[in-house]
Amino acid sequence: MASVKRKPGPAELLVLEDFLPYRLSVLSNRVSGAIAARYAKAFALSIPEWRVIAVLGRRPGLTATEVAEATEMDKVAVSRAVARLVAAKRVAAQADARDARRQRLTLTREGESVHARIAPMALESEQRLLSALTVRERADLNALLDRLLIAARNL
Amino acid sequence: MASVKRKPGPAELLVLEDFLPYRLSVLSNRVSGAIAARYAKAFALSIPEWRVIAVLGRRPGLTATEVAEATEMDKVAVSRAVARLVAAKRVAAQADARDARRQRLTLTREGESVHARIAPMALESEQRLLSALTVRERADLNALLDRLLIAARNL
DNA sequence: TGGATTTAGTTTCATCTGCAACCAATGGCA
DNA sequence: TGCCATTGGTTGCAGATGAAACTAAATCCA
Repeated sequence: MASVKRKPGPAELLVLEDFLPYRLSVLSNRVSGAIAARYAKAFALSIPEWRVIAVLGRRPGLTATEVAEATEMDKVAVSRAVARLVAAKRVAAQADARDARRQRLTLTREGESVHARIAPMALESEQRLLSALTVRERADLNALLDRLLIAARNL
Repeated sequence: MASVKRKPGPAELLVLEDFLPYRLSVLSNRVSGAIAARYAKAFALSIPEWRVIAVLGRRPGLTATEVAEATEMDKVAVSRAVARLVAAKRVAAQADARDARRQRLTLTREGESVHARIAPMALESEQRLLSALTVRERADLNALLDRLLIAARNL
């Protein structure tokens, strides 16, 4: 009530550089950008395509819808990524016997090869980033991210 | 050497859901998406526009290039966001007296008003997200993000 | 059965994005 | 001074993106 300081107002409180959503966006862009640049050049692969390959590498036979769920991409993005990968003979699609609408997706031999070569690159980049943290801090980070991911889902 | 288990191979090691760049991307998208949805509806404002307003609110008189540095957006994005904001009479641009190429950017009264109304909304969303964490954890998170942001810059 | 509803996936369209080319003003320097 | 390189900012174009409409197949249920 007796405060003589100039009124704070909302502007004072919101500092973009300290704003968590902004910081997350910058970090994510830097990381994804750096990694994507590496394999975009080496393999002519976009981020959506790379995600599809990553998930099919571990879980062959998923349908496009399942891939969309697993990667949190929307189905249009998956549809297009799959179309490009099929055109490039990196992914094979065969209709499900029971449901002709579904396409069972698998990596071709070529797709497997891409996967086998990119995965180590990606993991190496991740390690490079994580090398800024101690083992303990990495565990803390993962725990925090788990909780933030859940909280963010309910925003 | 005597291992009988099937060979691990790179595929086994890369689990998309545990891959830090992927997790950051999902988290950032969820958070930004949720917040952007709120003010996009309320104020017809895109994320780039909102960032420009946020930074000009605290630091009036920046040039477009300076805004680009402050927001980590590229100059094309800033140029277009500023053009829209000027058209909407939310930002005023006046040529720098010393250098006719530069535009000194400031919020108009209308722009200030938008800023004053959005900032609390944004901060409230941030708080909602952070309410999943203890005060101590928030500090840890920020420290970790600081270091990751630096590490990511040198990727 | 046979329509009405739901689901899988694609296409369309309108918008967004970013690189590269560009224009204009400035600064460097011979 | 006058030319060249640099910088601030915009524009053109080509590819990416997402919502909504659409096609086709499967399921529901009277």
